[in-house]
Amino acid sequence: MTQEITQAKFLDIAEVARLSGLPASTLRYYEEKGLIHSVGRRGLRRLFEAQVLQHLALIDLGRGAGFSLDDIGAMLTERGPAIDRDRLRAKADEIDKTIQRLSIMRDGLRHAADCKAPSHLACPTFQRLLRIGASGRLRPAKTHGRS
Amino acid sequence: MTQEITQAKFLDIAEVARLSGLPASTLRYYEEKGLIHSVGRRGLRRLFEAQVLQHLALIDLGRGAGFSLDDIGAMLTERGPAIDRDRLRAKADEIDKTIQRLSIMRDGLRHAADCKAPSHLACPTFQRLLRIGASGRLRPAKTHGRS
DNA sequence: GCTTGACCTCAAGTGAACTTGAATTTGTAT
DNA sequence: ATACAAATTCAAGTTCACTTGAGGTCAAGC
Repeated sequence: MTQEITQAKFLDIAEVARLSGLPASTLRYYEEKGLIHSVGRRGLRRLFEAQVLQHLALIDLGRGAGFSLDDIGAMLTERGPAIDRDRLRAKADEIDKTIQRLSIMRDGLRHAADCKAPSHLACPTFQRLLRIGASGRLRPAKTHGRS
Repeated sequence: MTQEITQAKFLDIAEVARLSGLPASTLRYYEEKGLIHSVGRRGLRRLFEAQVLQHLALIDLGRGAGFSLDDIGAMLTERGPAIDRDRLRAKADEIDKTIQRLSIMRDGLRHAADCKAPSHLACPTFQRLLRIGASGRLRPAKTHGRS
């Protein structure tokens, strides 16, 4: 009763795929990019620590927030000289701006859904929202969407 | 004093580019995709109504909110049987969810910037944020990022 | 009337983030 | 021992949102 479960505490790629909802190809891709790490193999199959699921949750969160995989990689690296705390704070500030833009967008859409004006663009309320949202600079800094 | 300014109220592509900060190539691309419309030509040059600037501001807002150009096109189309108000409301709800995710991300980053734990993943506060953010479904519906 | 510069079209290229396919390897079940 | 399902690698393909380049055209200035 000692050796049949030699590495039972590790998850193989299929389990990680099932638990995370991500296709195995994506997991391999993430590993190749250095975003996650496998701890060994059983035959050909990669084995992961259970921790990888939290790692993936974090990646997913970051993606949902509009970060590139490279950005995310930079943020969750636990090695390197030191985690760049200023960078993290700057990212947080960026997200704050995005949230404000999103709020405007959401309000604009909700208004548009009820507005009687023939075209959204013709609606003064919508235009006001627009003006607030994009006041001045249309392309100030490349938000955080793309590199 | 009547004909020298025949179409003076229209903007040519260079002016739109200058005023919006977008390269002309992008404006042509947007027109090709049906997101904006030119109203004619002066020689080869496209002419736009001044309104196009608000249109572009709206597109920029939508892009910043993570919508695809196709999504945006669907939202700001003023033609078709009728504007799909339910679709707009659904989009607004989606944005609300995204805002919540972003807020978690932002808080997580701010925390990480100050946290003393050796690895962010080892930090219990961060893990709790993670759990809230990705509770259950990692890839429930494909947020609004891609089609 | 001829040059020039900014715009035109159309095709192809780019980078990010994956996905797909072919050929191969391997643990498990029979 | 053999078959089988599932994972592996590696290269190439896909989508999105543009950009770049080649070759052509036109309004305006000299």
